[in-house]
Amino acid sequence: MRKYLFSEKQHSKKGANWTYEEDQKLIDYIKIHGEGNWRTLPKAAGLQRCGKSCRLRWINYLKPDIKRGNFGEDEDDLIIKLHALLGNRWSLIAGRLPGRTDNEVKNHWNSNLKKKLINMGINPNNHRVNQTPIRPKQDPSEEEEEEESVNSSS
DNA sequence: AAGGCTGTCAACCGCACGTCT
DNA sequence: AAGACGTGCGGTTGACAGCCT
Repeated sequence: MRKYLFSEKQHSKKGANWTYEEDQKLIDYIKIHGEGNWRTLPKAAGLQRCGKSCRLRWINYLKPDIKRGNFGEDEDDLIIKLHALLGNRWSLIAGRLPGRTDNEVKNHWNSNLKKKLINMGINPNNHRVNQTPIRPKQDPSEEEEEEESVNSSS
């Protein structure tokens, strides 16, 4: 878990990590008034953030029913299956995984599952088994050529 | 020990869509 | 019908931590 930071960036708030105080303000406000009205919420809650940021922070991090921690094997399998069916519809995929958010699923896919599929010889874009076996890359230019051939074949 | 590299994840941005007037 | 506004979604970025050399 990342620590709360106090950088110069926080003067403008944009791009700055949320502080404990900001989180508390948001939680308290939503406890009382409920979700919604994201445009007016920051001002009403005394936050120097845009509504979008508040919504994202709540949905991805502060919501009480969020399940945090590692994805299990069964969750991985489910995500792979759902991605094959739905494509990059992360919110739909996350909807099938209780306690998981679209952002979390998307990050997990990009950092873990994509590689997992590639190692298994499966194209993560179309979930088709590659004809040619995976071999270690020797020359960076080979990678570009491979990419081009994938693009041209789709 | 230190500097570079890579992986992870929170957060932002831009666009699309739905609703309201 | 169409423009304004609010919200949701997916792609991308940036910062940090840990590993490697």
